[in-house]
Amino acid sequence: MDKITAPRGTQDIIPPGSRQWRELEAAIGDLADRFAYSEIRTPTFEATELFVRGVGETTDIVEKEMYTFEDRKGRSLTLRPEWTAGVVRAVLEHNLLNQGPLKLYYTGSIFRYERPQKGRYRQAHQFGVECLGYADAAADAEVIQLPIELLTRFGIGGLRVELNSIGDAVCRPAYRQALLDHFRPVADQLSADSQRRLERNPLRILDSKDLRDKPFIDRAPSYLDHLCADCQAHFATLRGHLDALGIRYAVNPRLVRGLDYYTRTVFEVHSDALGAQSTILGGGRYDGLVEQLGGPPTPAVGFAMGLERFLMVREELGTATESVRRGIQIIALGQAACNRLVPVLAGLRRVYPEPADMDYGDRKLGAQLKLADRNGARLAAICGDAELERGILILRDLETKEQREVTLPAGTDVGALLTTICQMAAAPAPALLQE
RNA sequence: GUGAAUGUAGCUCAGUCGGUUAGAGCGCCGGUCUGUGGCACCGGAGGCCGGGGGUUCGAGUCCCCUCAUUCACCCCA
Repeated sequence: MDKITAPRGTQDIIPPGSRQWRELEAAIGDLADRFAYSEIRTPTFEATELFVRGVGETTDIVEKEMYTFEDRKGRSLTLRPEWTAGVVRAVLEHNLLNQGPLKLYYTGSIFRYERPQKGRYRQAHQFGVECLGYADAAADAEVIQLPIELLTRFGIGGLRVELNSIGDAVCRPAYRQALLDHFRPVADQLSADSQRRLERNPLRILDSKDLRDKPFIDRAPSYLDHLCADCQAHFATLRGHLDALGIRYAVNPRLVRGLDYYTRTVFEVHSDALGAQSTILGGGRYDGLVEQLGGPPTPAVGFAMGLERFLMVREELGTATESVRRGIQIIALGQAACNRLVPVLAGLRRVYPEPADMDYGDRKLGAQLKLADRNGARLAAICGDAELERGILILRDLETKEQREVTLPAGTDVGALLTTICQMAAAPAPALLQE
């Protein structure tokens, strides 16, 4: 019988690495809160049609990367390949825009059917925000600032912030025509991919990495020269905000992005620590999407960050925090002590806000201390027959080796024990006790 | 979807020209230390050598197929 393994491109998040995820998710929640974003959770799968209409029929995501299946009634459903379409759907379904601007954030899985490689998985995790209802460039600046704040908080530097504007419905047609005029005469010299893109989505030729395309791309007209007055003003205002916020960035006129819904601002943040998939986060403005999905005309801007990639960069840069000793390991020697300490453990878990654990394996003292050490406990509470007789517990600080005797609590009443534990661990006593 | 590399113990990896009983370090369990962890020393458990077929007296090693992983292309988080 073959061993069953996790499906291709998926990963188990297991200890001790799962701790990094907890830390990251906690920081995300805190930061989103400070920026006044509220959490939204949407279904893991949606009607396939939502992504086709939202993300765009000619995108790689829709053309070849979706996990699509039929349910028992023959409805076509798709595991979300990105969050924005589903969030906008939920916002419209619940009429959340009726109360003015709306700021939402999410964290969770996305699914794309791709060959896995470094920083690319079939199930990945993203943190992102959607800022709905603001046309002003201050919103764009906020949406760029937030993830950079997160990266900074984790000490991650050496990043490249790239920025571009890809115009709006007013100036897009003229620029598209300019691109066609530039590429059509040399179409037969372009890569097969780019020839296909020419008629369907000429903007996408700009981010081709094919060497045959490069000379033509280098000479292609820049959108920045074709922006309409409004788009130009928006871009200038955004740049002013970013400068004022002290965010360093590079304007990259070739930056386009693979999703069809972007207008005006697009941006990406790259790290050299990631290998070929260097994008740690990306986003932009999507002023047409809400309307396209059946809602009122609504300006919007957002970003999405790859959590795997974030953690990979952090790992690479060695900014992960070391774990500190904390909590208590209860060591019972013999059955009588074990019976006596089970309620003590239960009592501690009610009032002591750190990990409290006990080995149920009837191991000798040395082995149990070793276990406590490995578990990263700060204190050990030792009790065998001798201590039972005297009605005490021995508290040992695993770091300083200091030992104290304390009276053995009766049942789950661990108040006095807790005081000593907090003294020894040099931790402030919980409010419960200070009353 | 295309290409390349790699699959040997829980983990990281040796394994010569095909040769007899498959190795190390770390980790795990136990002992030295009848009740005090990290260190040291000693011992032990743990392997269908990814799977299938072939060549051979003999295959972890050579050949074919297959599966998986990794990296890269396309594109993105």
